[in-house]
Amino acid sequence: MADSKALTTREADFSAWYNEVIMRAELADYSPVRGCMVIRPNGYAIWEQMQQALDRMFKDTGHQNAYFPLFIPQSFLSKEAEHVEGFAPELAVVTHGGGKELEEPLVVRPTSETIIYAMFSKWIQSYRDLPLLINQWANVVRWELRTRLFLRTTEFLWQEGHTAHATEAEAQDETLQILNLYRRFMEDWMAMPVVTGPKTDSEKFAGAIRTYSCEALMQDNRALQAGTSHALGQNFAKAFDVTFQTAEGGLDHVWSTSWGVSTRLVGGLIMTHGDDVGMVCPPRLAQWQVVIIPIWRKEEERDQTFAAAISLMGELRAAGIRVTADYRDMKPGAKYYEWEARGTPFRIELGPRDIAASSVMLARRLGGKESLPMAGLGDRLKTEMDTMQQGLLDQARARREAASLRNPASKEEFIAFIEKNGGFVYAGFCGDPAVEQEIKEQTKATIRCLPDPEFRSKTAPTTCIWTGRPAVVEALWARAY
RNA sequence: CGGGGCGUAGCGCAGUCCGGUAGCGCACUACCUUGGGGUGGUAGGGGUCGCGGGUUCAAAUCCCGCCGUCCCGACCA
Repeated sequence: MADSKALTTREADFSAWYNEVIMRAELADYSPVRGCMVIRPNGYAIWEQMQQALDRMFKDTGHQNAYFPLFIPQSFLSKEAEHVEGFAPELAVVTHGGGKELEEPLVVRPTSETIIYAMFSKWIQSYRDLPLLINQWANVVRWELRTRLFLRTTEFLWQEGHTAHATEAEAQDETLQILNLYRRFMEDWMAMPVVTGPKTDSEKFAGAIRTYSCEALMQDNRALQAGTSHALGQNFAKAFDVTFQTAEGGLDHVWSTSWGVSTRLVGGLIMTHGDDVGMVCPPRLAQWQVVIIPIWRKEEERDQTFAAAISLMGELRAAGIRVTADYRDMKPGAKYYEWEARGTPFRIELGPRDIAASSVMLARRLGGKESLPMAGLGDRLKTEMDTMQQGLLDQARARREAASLRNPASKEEFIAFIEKNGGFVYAGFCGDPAVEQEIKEQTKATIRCLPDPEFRSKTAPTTCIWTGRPAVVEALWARAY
C-alpha cells in the first residue's frame, strides 16, 4: 500500500478495478444483507437518467405504466411448468405474516409475469381490449448464489414490460420493436454498442417460446447480456386463462410478450467506458454534464470567483446544460480527482486569471484542457458533448471489433482465440453437441445469441460468441423469426 | 453442497511461525498553513483482535469447536 490513492488498473485486475470505480465514484455500497446492494445518490442519478430516457421511449410507442404487487402466491408460479422450474431455485419465500404462519406461502416476485397475467385475464374480454401494453418499474428478488454490484444482486431495480396481443404476428412485432428500442437506447444514450439476436433454446427465458437479447462486450472482453425481449406465445395466456373474443366471434388465448432491462445497465456503463482514473459517464446520461471549479487565493478573490461561477452556471443552465459548481474549501486538485472519478464529462476551471480575460479553462474527462472565451460557451459545450457522446460509442465499437474473431477456420483456432483474448467469436459450431460441449469445457465460452443479419460477417452468415456451420445457423435463425 | 483463502478502528492492512503495554496508512475532529492537479504541520477521538471453550503467571498469537465472509465450480436480468 505504498500509495493508497492509486486505482487498480483494468489490465491488472478487472474485477478489483470495477469495485474500486464504484466505491470511488460513490455509486453503490454493500449492504448489511448479503448480496443486496445500496445504490448511492451518484449511482441512482444515473439510473434516473436511464429511466427518464427509456420511459419516454416506452410512452412514445404506446406503453403505459402500472404497478403490481411485490408478493405472489406460490401457486401462481406453478401454473406455468417451465417458468416455475426455471425460477424455483432462486425464490425468496415469505412463510409468516402478522405473527402467524401463512396458509399459502408468498414468493417475493422474481419477475411479474404470473401476477400480471392473473390480472390480464380479468381485464381482457374482447379483441377491442387488445393490444394491452403495460410497463412496470419495480424491484425484484432472485436469490443468486454469487453476487456482484449492479451486475447480479439479490434485489435489483428494473423495468418489465408485459403486453398482450390478438395475433402471433403482432406479438412478434412487439418483441422485435422493443429489442430495437433497447438497442437504440444502449447505443444512443449509453454509447454502448450491442449485438442483437435470438437466444438458443437452452438459453431462453423460462416460459418463453423465443428470447432475443442485446449483447454487449465489456473491456475485459467478456459479454454482458444487457437486455432481453421475450415472445411468450400463448404459454402464459393458457396458464392464466387470458382469453378474448375475436372479431369473428370465436374465443382465443392472447399472444404475449415480456421484456426488461435493469440496474445492470449501470454496471455495463462502468465496464464499457470506465478507465484507470474511474467512471466515465456519457454526457447524455450524466447527472452533471459540467462541473465548475472556482479557484481563489484570497478572501476577496473567492467572493469574485463565486459570483462569476454563479453567473456562468445560470447562463449554461439556461442553455439546457446540466451544470453544478463545487464551492468546497479544498485544493483544486483534490476536487479534480473527485469529479473525474465520478465520470463528470467536463470541468470548467474558473479563477482570477480567467475572469480577467473573460475566458474559462475547459478540461475534458477523456483528456485535453484548453482556454475558451466565455462568450458562446454554451454552444461550444453542446458541440463538445456531442463529440464525446459519439466518440465513446466509436471507441467502444472499435474495441469490440478488435476483440472479435470472424469465421475461424477450425475449432482449434476458435479455442485458441477465446482462451487468449475472450471476446466475440462469430463462428458456426453449434448444432454439433459434441463440439459445443468441448468448446464449453475448454473455454467456458457460451452461445450468447444468433446475431441478426447486420452483425453477421459479410462473407458468411455466422453467429455470435461461437456457433457453427452457416447452414446450422441459418436453420436456427429461420426458426427464431 | 464440494475445493481454497481471510476474519485485528469506518476502509485497507501489519503483528500470529517464536505467547509478554493494541499498531500503521487512509478517512474522521479541532486549529494553523496552503490554494491553477491529491498542501504541509500540530493535537485528538475511535478496538470486548469474529464467537465459545481449553492450555498458561500471561493468549490477537498455541489447541479444540462453532460462526461469518470472499474466491473457484453448479445458477444467473
